[in-house]
Parts: sequence; structure tokens; C-alpha cells
Amino acid sequence: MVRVRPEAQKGCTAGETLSLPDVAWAEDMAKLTWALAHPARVRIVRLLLNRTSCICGEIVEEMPLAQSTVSQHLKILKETGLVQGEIDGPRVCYCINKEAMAKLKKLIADL
Amino acid sequence: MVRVRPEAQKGCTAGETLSLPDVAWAEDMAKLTWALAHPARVRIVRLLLNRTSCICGEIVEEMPLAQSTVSQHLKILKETGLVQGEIDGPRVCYCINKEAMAKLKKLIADL
DNA sequence: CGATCGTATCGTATATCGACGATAAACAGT
DNA sequence: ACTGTTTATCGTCGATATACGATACGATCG
Repeated sequence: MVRVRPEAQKGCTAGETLSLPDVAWAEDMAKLTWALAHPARVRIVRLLLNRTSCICGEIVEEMPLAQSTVSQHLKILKETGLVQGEIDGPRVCYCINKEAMAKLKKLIADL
Repeated sequence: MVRVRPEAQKGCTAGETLSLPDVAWAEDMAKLTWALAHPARVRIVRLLLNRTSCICGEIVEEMPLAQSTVSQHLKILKETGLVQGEIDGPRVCYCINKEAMAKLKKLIADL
């Protein structure tokens, strides 16, 4: 995501303030925060947290968005790991991945 | 940022799970998380937190990005309120806005 | 005043996001 | 098997993000 200029290599090998592990850490953090970087996704996460367990396409009902758009946001939340979805007959139940949530909270808290 | 379809009005006035305050809250959250939704900005924030007080364009030195790009990211961080910048002679000193950071941390922790 | 240094902004190109409608795919029930 | 329901994916379009170089701005120093 971040293009690295050639001359930046020098700095990295010389023990800079931001060493290589920090880069990975920053990307981790960015990935997780990006998952919440849209009101719709924030609302979806909040919704799932409210109902303790999981929900299916009721989410669509609660959102002022088209079904396909909600599905896209759910896909993003799944890809970042914040949300899990398991098939339950004809529908799909989504629920929060508590580990991922904990990781996010810890990352932010430890800032 | 979120386009609201006309028929969604009905749901909002009927006391939905996601009432209007939640919408504002979600946008608040999204705005703050979006500030950290890029590795470069995460690294800048980390950098500023490390050095307790403020820094100027040393940030550019630490980043593998062009000066103008870093300036853009700093602008975003300023707009979201996470970072403050004050002119110090010929250069500009940036520092973390602790209140905004606290707000972000609280929002995430209270999820 | 003019030169220089540090920073911000402009202009631009490319990539990605976010939204939608339409369509496909998976499953349950008749 | 057919049908209806639920969810995912595709294709598209406008808006925005991200990156850069070039340039403008502002302050300090000679």
C-alpha cells in the first residue's frame, strides 16, 4: 500500500526510529482501523455487538443501504477478521470475532 | 458521506435499533478511525507519541514518502483533530492532541 | 532587500471506495 | 424438479484517496 522509495532502504537498515517491525505493526493497525473507517461498518459492528450473538440479513433492514452494498461492507469486515459469518440454512449468521475485537482494542489502548 | 434512500426515512422515525444519535456517533467514530486507516498516518502518530512533545519536518525524514505526501497526511490528521501543529519560527511543530486521542481510545474501548 | 530553508498547496495521474441495479448461487419447502 | 427466499457477486459510475513533482508561501538570516 505504501510505495517505498529506493533511498529509504538506507534508513531502515541503519536502525531508524521506525524499524521494520513497526512497519508491520502500522499496517496491522491501519487494516483494523480501516475496517471501522466508514459509518456503515461502524453501525454494523455496533449492531452485532448489541445482539450478543449473530444476525443474518436483518442488518440490511436496519441500514439505509441497498442489500448489495451491505454485503460489500460485510465482506470487508470479514476480510479484516472483525466479523465472522457462518451459513445457517438458507441464510447467513454474522457475529463479532471477539479475538479480533480484543486485538483492535488492545492496539488502540496501547497507543 | 452516506447517501440515504428515501424509503429509509420511514424506518428512522419508527424507533429503530439505530436511532439518529447512533448515526452521529457512527460518523464520529468513522472519522476518527479513518484518520488511522493508513499505515503512514499510524506511523506519524506513533512517532509523535514517542517523542512526547512535538516535532517538525523530521517526520518527513522518517517516512519513505515525499514531503508533499507527508504534508497531506498531516493535514488529514489535523482535520480530524488527532494532531495539532503550531508555527515555531521557520518550522512547524506537531504534537498529539491528547483530548482527541483520549476520545478515540474511549470510543474504541466502549465498543 | 534578497537568498534560503521549511512547509503548504496546486495540479495531475492512478487506484480504490462506495453506491446501485441486475444477476448468479445456495438452500428450503412444496 | 420447481419455486421462492436469502445472500453473494458482477459491472458500472461518480467521488475520493494517495502519490508525486512543481510551485507558492512565510519566516529567518545575511
